[in-house]
Amino acid sequence: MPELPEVETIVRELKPIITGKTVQGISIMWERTVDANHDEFLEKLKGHSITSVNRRGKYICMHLETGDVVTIHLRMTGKLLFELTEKDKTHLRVTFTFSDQSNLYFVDIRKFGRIKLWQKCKPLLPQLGPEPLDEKTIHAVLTDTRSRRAIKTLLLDQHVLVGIGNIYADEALFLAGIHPATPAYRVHRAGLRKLSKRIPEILGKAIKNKGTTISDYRKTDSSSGQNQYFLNVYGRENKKCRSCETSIVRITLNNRSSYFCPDCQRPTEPISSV
DNA sequence: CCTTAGTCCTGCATGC
DNA sequence: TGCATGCAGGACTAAG
Repeated sequence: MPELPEVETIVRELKPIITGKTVQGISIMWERTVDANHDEFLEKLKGHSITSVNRRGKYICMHLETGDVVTIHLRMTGKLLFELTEKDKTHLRVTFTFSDQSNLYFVDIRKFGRIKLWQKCKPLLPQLGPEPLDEKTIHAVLTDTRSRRAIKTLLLDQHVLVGIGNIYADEALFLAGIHPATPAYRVHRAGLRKLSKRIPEILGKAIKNKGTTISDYRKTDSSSGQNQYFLNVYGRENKKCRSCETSIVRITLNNRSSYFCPDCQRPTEPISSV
């Protein structure tokens, strides 16, 4: 599933190719993918050029010359491709055609991905928390949020911090030595510091590796990322911890899998009453 | 404030 | 082999 590093990789590839292009037409094969009135969507895009492309959390943002913005969220299986294979054609949901006759394809097996239009005057993605790219920001957010919620739940909450999903949350907690179910307010100061430091490191490394391909994530040329070879815990149930050789365990937290090393990530001991 | 369950979907793994 | 079942999950919503 595309998280911040995967989306960032895609945006970096899109940027030099589609910036400056003019949208000539849009073909919608699966209606619900475009979360907007279709006529209005078409009208607001057609004939207008893309002035810039950037990322906000897990969203790809295409800015139009009009000031309107198109956001694309890939959810689990969404892909943006410049070329289609035969198999991709089955899952083609939306095609953007530019005035130079080039195409950008939105392919999405599970149909969870969404494309949305944000009018110039309205705030863009107002519900999102800050980007998790510097230690200070993360530390401030996590120390402010003296929550009893599990620390992993907080990391996944896009109102708290954006861009972190199941893979990088588990990886960050492993490197910080924190059990994923630890109530946030009980994570020790040293643990919070470590976590705040590790998150940008992990995300930066994953961007360098062009993202983690486990099943569906692909770059715009259909090739895979390389970060999956460097994961410590995610998807490694019953395999040996790379640090201590204990078997990695999978638990369910908030209805989703969490992988961790029971030896490197011990639960915080309850505050012993005197 | 918080958690849980349901929704959207398809491909793949599992079981008989 | 074939068919049924169930599971995975990001963001959102409703209910408790």
